[in-house]
Amino acid sequence: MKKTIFLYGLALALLVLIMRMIEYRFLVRDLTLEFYVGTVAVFFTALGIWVGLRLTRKQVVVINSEFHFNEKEQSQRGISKRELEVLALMAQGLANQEIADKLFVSLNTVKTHSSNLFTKLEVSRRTQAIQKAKELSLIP
Amino acid sequence: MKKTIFLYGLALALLVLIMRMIEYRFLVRDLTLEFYVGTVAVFFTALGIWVGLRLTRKQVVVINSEFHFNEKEQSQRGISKRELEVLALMAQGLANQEIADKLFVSLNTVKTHSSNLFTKLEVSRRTQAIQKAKELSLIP
DNA sequence: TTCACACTCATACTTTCGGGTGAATTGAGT
DNA sequence: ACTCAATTCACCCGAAAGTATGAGTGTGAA
Repeated sequence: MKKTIFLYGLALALLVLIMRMIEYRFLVRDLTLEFYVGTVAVFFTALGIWVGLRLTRKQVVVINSEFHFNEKEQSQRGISKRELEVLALMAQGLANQEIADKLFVSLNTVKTHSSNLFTKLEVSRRTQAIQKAKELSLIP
Repeated sequence: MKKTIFLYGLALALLVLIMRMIEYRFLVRDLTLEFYVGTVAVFFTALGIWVGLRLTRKQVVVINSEFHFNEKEQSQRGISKRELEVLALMAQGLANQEIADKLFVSLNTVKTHSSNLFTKLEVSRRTQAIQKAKELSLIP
């Protein structure tokens, strides 16, 4: 946002310069007032559109891809960090053994985590866990 | 989009009117050229921002809510309707037995469908199938 | 220090999944 | 009538997933 304001100010400064140049030509070459104003109008319309896009781009990003982790659900259900890691990998379609390899723990450990996770999420299968976790914003 | 163009044209017409009025005042009350140009600049900046917002708003809506079923993928991979039904229920976190009950078929049938589905989706686990199906827009 | 808790792992057992094979039925198109 | 794809179901087997229980370790708080 600060960048936007800065760039906007810069554009304004630039405009003053251009204005002076046009004004000079206006006096010398006798261009019409309409042409002068038209140029300014086009320039500022473009500038405005650019600013408008800048302003909304962030919103677009926010709505589409940004993920807000739901800490309340995590603490209320007493879900630990390790369990969340298992959950995330689970959501990527990995098998328990693959998760175990990625986390450098044994298969049994992953089973324990996932089992506790299911209890805390009140589900009984990994597919349901993934669904519920998404609903609760525990994973993107 | 047509509306936007129309409104833009209307705004331009309005601008011409305003320009004439300002020009009149300019001649009569002896306003400076800078003030004149500044007004036009502000006006068009606002207009540009407005247009910019208009242009992006639609994108946001489209990206967020609409789901377009991908018929090409379905036919190219030779996925049948029944298999899609199984897939949909699978994505809801249901077990094979539960899917069998919902579709009034035997567990073995569901197994056959899901097995064929995995082959067609080039995956080996149901969690991966759900993921891939979403990527391919076969399910929302 | 003691206590709680997260993390780790193991063993044993049950259930669910997934692969492979084969087969009967049906409906649509040739 | 014949073919072909879709759908249905069965049986077997091994792998993966999930449940239950117990237990060792480390960390941070009381």
